[in-house]
Parts: sequence; structure tokens; C-alpha cells
Amino acid sequence: MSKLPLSYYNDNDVVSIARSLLGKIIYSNTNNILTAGIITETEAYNGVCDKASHAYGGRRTKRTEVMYKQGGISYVYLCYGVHYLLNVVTADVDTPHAVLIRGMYPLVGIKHMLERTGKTMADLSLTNGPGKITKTLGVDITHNNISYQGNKLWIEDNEIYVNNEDIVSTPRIGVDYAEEDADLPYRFFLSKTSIKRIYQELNSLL
DNA sequence: CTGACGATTCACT
DNA sequence: GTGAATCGTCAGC
Repeated sequence: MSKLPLSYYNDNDVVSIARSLLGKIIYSNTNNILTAGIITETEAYNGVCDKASHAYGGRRTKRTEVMYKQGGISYVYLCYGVHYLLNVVTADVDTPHAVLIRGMYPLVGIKHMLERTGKTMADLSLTNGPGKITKTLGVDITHNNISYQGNKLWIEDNEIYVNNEDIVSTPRIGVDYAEEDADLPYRFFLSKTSIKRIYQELNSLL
């Protein structure tokens, strides 16, 4: 297991990275509590030419500025005034690509995830949405613009191979405003059977 | 300064 | 299936 290197994030093909992140393990260390899970669902946001992206048309604001930085850092923002959503900024400087982390399979610190969400059961509903990812990982706006090479938030390659057949793609969620780009198949998730398989492979490594 | 609204979730019915 | 919660961001005045 090793942290994904900076070069991983600097690829300009954000769709490729969104697919590749499936099966990787995302870690957070918040308030000295370690939590982690297998990334099972992502969405690609393809920069200035993507009407669903906050950076569409080259829009630069205080909020979106972080997307224009070099890939390998986080982009966290508040959605609906209620939930924080976690993104991975990718590509080179001035190419505002990002991947939204939408789903996770809990691996480490499940007890703390339950505490943070007020749940009692670690069922499917614990981490099956982008707002829940941040809640279970203890991520909020203070985690905006931080490096994925650091010790607060990082992603590891578990060296488990994800087949193309394991990946399902659909249009993205909640981007109806994006006109023709709303139909792009930029949402990716792992099939239920492949998550099961990956989880078993991980257990056998321990 | 103001107002509209969103890359959502949950508790209801 | 429907609606409320809830607030930072951004465009427009």
C-alpha cells in the first residue's frame, strides 16, 4: 500500500482518473481518528468546457480558484447549505478538472463513522452519498485546498485490479442545469459483485 | 446589499 | 414520492 504519487493526479484525462480512482482507498486523519474506505463511486467534472462544472467557461471565483491549481489537492464546498462535498483536483495548473467522490465502502474506523453520523448500523446507507462521505471521514470546509500527499487526507493504491466490466457508467446526478452536458456518462461506480470481490481480496491480504 | 439557488439528505406520508 | 433544512456563493443591482 502506498499513497498515490503527485504524477497520478497530473494526468489531463479527468474521465480516466475518475474511473481509475474506483477501488482505491481514501484515508482521513481528523482529530487523531483514522478512517478509510474503498472508493466505489465517482463523477468526473471536465473543466472549462463542461457545463456541469463550477469552472465552466473558465469561471474563476474565490471558491473555484482551487480547481485551477495543480492536481493532487482537495476541493471541498458546501452544498445546499447542509452538506460538504469532497473532490479531487486533477490535471495541470490552469486546467480546472475535478473528480467528485460520491460513494465508499467503509474499511477503517467504522465505529467513528457511526459516531459521526449518529447511526447504529454499518449498512449500505452509511457511505452511499457524497455528503455522507465527508461526514463519515470527518471532512469539512477546513479540508479544502489540502494536499493528498499530506497526513490529513490521502488516497492509497491497494494494487487490486479493477476490470472494465466492473465499472458502470451513467449520467451524473443533480446536474440537470448543465443542458447537453447533463447527459454525459461521467458518473462511474463499481458493480456490487466487484465490491464484494475486492473486499474479500483485501481481507486475504491482511 | 440583495435574493436565488445548489455536484443532498432525511424524515415524513 | 414529497418537502424541509440551511447557508455560502455569485450575479445583478
